[in-house]
Amino acid sequence: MTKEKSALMKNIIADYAESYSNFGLNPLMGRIVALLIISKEPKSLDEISDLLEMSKGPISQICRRLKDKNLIEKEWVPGDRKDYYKATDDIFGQAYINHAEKMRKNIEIAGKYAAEANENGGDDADYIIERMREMKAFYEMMDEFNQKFIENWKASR
Amino acid sequence: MTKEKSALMKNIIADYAESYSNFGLNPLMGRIVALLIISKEPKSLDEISDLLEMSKGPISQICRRLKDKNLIEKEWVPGDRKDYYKATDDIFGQAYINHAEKMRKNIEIAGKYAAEANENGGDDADYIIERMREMKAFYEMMDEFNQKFIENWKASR
DNA sequence: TATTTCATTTATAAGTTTTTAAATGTTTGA
DNA sequence: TCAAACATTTAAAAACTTATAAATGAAATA
Repeated sequence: MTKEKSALMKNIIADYAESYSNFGLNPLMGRIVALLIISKEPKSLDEISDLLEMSKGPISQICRRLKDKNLIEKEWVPGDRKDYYKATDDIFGQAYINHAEKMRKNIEIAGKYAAEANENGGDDADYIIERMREMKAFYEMMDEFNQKFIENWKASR
Repeated sequence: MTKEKSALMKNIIADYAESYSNFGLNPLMGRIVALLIISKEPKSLDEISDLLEMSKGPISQICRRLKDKNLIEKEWVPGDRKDYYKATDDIFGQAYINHAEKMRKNIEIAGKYAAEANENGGDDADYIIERMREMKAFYEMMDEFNQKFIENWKASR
């Protein structure tokens, strides 16, 4: 019983899949997120499976991961045992919070290697220290901006 | 004639590979970028191939792509026919410029579908229009911040 | 022009990720 | 407790990405 998707929906879903893939995420994540963003009513795994025309296994897994990332959430429907999913209220902001977290890792990485190169003191240690400090400064400034942006976005809604 | 890499170099290279992969880029890009960031002197394809212990084919291809993205550049060495590559001066800033460009695409996507849903006018068109406008607003604000950040970073160097 | 020294392309192989389909768990209600 | 209605896991297949090694192409020099 395959439900129809409009050409519009199909295209949005395809573009999200590509975009998610471009940012290093599973394209199925993008498809599910797109479907739920443009759906007024929450959708069950079976409905998602039906609309995306693929088996339920990976949809179940990816939905759990999306829930862990706070991009989607379950909605309880009284008298129904199925799980119904919908996009979280500020899904765009949340997606960026997750992304900012990934970027923040670079601060740690740079700091770690600046320190290691400092202790180690090999041939080119001085140059490596300098570059790692530059990297650290960059991502620290980046992180400040990210926090500011997230704050502003939340305020603007 | 395999050249030695210090444990420090190895670890930096491995972390960059992982980080690039996490952001949806080829991990070899990360390895080459890391190597050139921490190298004072420009490196030929043969040297990169030697240091990364892999064949030259993909290194040639990825170096071209990195050059197209303005992350690395060729340096001419008089009396030598080889291509020597080094990281561009503001490689971190440039990497972010590229990244911001990827994000900017989402403005177009959202705008396109908001318009399409508007013309189309299917059942759930109103809801889709609303969500696409929200998406557009988000990425427009994002882009403003990105531009401001890039400006600030350049000014701070 | 022929040879050498490079970079680049290509066919193939290896590795990784994603998907399917089927089996297994788990919860609810009769 | 049993059956029904779900979600989840798993093994195998398919699709995709990355790497190798060899061939090709291009440019410089003798």
